[in-house]
Amino acid sequence: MNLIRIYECLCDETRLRILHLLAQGPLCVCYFQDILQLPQVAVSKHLAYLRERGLVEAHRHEQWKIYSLPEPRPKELDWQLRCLQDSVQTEEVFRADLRRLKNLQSECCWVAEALKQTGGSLGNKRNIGRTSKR
Amino acid sequence: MNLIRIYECLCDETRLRILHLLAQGPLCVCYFQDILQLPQVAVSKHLAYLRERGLVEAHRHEQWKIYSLPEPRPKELDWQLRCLQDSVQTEEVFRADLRRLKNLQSECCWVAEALKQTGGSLGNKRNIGRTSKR
DNA sequence: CCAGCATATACTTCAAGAAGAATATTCTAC
DNA sequence: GTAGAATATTCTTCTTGAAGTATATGCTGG
Repeated sequence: MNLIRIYECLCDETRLRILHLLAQGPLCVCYFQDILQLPQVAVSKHLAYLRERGLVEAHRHEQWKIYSLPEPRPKELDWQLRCLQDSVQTEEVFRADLRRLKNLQSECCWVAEALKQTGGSLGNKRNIGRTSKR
Repeated sequence: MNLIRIYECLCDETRLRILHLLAQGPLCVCYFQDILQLPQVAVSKHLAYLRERGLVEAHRHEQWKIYSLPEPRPKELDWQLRCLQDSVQTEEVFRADLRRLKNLQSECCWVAEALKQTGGSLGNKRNIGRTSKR
């Protein structure tokens, strides 16, 4: 049954962290790398796992792949997000993720400003909006 | 983290069925065997799995082991029971379980009557309240 | 104490999935 | 079209757990 496939997604801390972040809004893969502080391959595989089971959606925006929660949200996912929200408030890993997300988002605002000035070219966003690991 | 241990419990249809049944009230192992229509060893192992992770409790009543949901119920479990309740209504496996549970419960009422007459001796309850598989 | 029922544990086999390394694909800018 | 960045896939190794078989434990009634 379908519900079990959902629960299989939730048995892994990395995937819980991903869903927790996506509950705040869409995010691109490289942001996940920075926030989760995990190697690219790990992030990519967990995202693929979630995608195959319909818990996240992806679309391309220029050279980036943006992941988000599916619309409309399956009700089972909705229950789980509520449970996560309720259970995870006190967990340091998840709080730290949110902190890193906020930091990147404030950087992003600055990026957004910069973009207006450069006429919308996102070409070097990767060098502004996030710390390159390589 | 603890939440993941809970989700690991929910990745298996048999365990979901067990929790779904326990949401209706406590039940002894042999009833699970009848309702789930699974071999004793399977039932016993899944119950042990749930017990180790704190999703069910067990106590002995005469020669039977009665399983129930923990009191007080952890809030994470509560969320999951609500989700189950909401998601599983239409699933035939779960509906069939409930039907078999009701049948056994009505037999049980009859057993209760019989017991009053025998002065409370439960010695042959197993031959009345459920169909012996052996 | 012994038989028999109710339940649990140990052991084996098999499949799924997590992590890491290497490599492939896709897009953009020049 | 070539380089380089962003992301995905493939392959290997290791661990967990599901199912089955056999066996053990614990309780009850004689």
